[in-house]
Amino acid sequence: MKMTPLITSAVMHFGEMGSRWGFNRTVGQILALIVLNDEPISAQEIADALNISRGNTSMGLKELQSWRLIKQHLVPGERKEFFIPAGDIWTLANRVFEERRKREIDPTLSLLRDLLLDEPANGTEVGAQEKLSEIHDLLESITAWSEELQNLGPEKLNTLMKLGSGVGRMLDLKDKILPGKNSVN
Amino acid sequence: MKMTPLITSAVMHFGEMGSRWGFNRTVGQILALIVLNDEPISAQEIADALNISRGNTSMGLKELQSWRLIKQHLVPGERKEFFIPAGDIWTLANRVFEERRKREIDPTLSLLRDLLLDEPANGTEVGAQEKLSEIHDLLESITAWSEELQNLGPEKLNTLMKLGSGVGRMLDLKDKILPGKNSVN
DNA sequence: TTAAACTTTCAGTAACTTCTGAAACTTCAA
DNA sequence: TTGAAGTTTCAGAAGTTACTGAAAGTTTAA
Repeated sequence: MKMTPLITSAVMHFGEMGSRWGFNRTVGQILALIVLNDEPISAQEIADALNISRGNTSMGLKELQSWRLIKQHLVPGERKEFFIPAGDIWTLANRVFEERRKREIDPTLSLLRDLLLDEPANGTEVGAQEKLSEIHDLLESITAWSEELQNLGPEKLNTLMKLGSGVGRMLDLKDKILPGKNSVN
Repeated sequence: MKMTPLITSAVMHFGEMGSRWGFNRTVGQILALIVLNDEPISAQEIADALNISRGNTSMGLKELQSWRLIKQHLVPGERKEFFIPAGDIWTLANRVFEERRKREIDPTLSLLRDLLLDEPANGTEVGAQEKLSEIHDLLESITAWSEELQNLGPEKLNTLMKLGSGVGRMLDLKDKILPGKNSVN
């Protein structure tokens, strides 16, 4: 395993950012290493390249598999396991979004649903429930929307993103182009 | 300060989720309390309601102000400061997104730009740079896109979100409805 | 100009998270 | 069936982050 200066910088940076992205330092480093390597790479090579313990490496690989960001790659005739990214960059980014949605939004949505079922006990609670209901609706929209975007697939998503301010104009025209039965309200 | 069971549940939950949303437990609790209270609330009331030290409360309030999620509300004739949310739920959600983008995406974008300026030293680096460039483009799209969405404003954003799978159909038609000079490619 | 009412800062401690390395486990070839 | 080559688990050490409470700072009214 090489680790040229360029790759080292990138790997170290992904380590630092790891915790902000939802995993820890070594998990971030391992992911960067696997993504940037054209070759499949073994757990031992990862541990050596990053100078981390074999145990920590194993935990990290398990974590990345649970996020579905990497997958095993069995080399015929080799006993040990090699690892490669679970897809292209778009796929990986999608998986990160999805996983974070599960951790950051879903639990709150489910609590809010429960809280909104209770009858408000007094005036204070009426006001609070209104706020909670707004938050609930917002989170539901975000969830529905992010599922929608995933279904679009990379190419259309790219078209949409590049559309930029055109989106606003398109929305103004939507009722003209989408027949009534498809309109939302 | 009351803290009915409903409000207590919500506040505690926002505390638990706080760390996943980019701030810590008490900061999450303080935010929930301020948002759910119809009345402006003072630092001392917050400390009492949440059973946390006055010092911690002060830190938390400062943090929330740096995120632009709450603002001070001066009551005439009262010496102490009261706090209220910095806007409606949509505004608050936007601020959280924006702040997180700054922390989670911008630093990586700037590193990637630097790394892509270097000439690749060998074959390994050529491959790695291609990957880094893909990541760079993706992050730029996300950034541009999220700025775009903020400019749309809440109502249009809502229309767009509710449009659901209609988005795909609209994209198919976009060249017909947006004149050539506006098309992206 | 003083002192009362409040806010902020910060050193030290408590709580939590990550990492190591040794032991336990698994798989396979001989 | 043994043991060599590998993987996983986990208790405790190291590192990190959050919290308290006391001291310092600020503002205002008298």
